[in-house]
Amino acid sequence: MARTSFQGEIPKEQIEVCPVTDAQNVIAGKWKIIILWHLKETRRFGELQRLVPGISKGILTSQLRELEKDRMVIRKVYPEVPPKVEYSLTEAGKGFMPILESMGEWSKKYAFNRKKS
Amino acid sequence: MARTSFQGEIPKEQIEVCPVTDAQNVIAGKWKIIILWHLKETRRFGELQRLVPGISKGILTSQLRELEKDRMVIRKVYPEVPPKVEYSLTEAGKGFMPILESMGEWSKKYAFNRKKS
DNA sequence: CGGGATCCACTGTGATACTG
DNA sequence: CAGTATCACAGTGGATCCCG
Repeated sequence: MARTSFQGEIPKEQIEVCPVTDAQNVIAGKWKIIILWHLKETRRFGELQRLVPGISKGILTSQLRELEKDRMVIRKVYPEVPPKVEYSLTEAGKGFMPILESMGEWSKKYAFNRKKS
Repeated sequence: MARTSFQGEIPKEQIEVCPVTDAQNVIAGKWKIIILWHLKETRRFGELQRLVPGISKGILTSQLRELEKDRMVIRKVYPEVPPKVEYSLTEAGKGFMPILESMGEWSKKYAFNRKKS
């Protein structure tokens, strides 16, 4: 192996690995970026469920777990009865907010209001 | 139906509809943002296939079709033999590039190099 | 209240073979 | 070269029920 050249090869672009792959990974998931958007403020679990229309508890839980695993959100449990759990952004999560805002601006600008048909 | 108020309701946040939904729709798809990234320059079909490691022709085609439908990319066919097809960004697609660059910066900054486990 | 566990349906993805 | 068609499969998402 360790070929360094062959016909039809793309010389340098291949090396410039696409840097958005990590982000792609983090936001993969139907609700991830919507959840992150609402987490610009600290939210309780039930709040999130109401804020994200159409999501079920199970899915919300799993998406939050994944975001936690990806170090985007922090889960804080208050040992009370009834339980109270608050979700907030990590530094990485906060660092992602400008991207979400840009996406919002972009959506408005180009008026993408079409369904997946 | 047509309820307008009930207990536990969230009063105003519900109205502030999350504006990233449209973008979510457009970038939904495992390869979409990676493809868009590489389309910062006009590319031919085969080029894209080489630039995006691991994607198959069929999937690349379908993702490009969807991006076309979402008016993110332009498909230009040169009536030659052998066929030559070039893909480039629309205005909306170009407007999306800053977001991709931000995502690249973000990835670098927070060093998300973890697999999906 | 905020989950976890399970089961199921669907959609997206991936591989392969064929075409103009 | 740049597709299209078909099929198989895996992962995701969604509903329901149970739990601390």
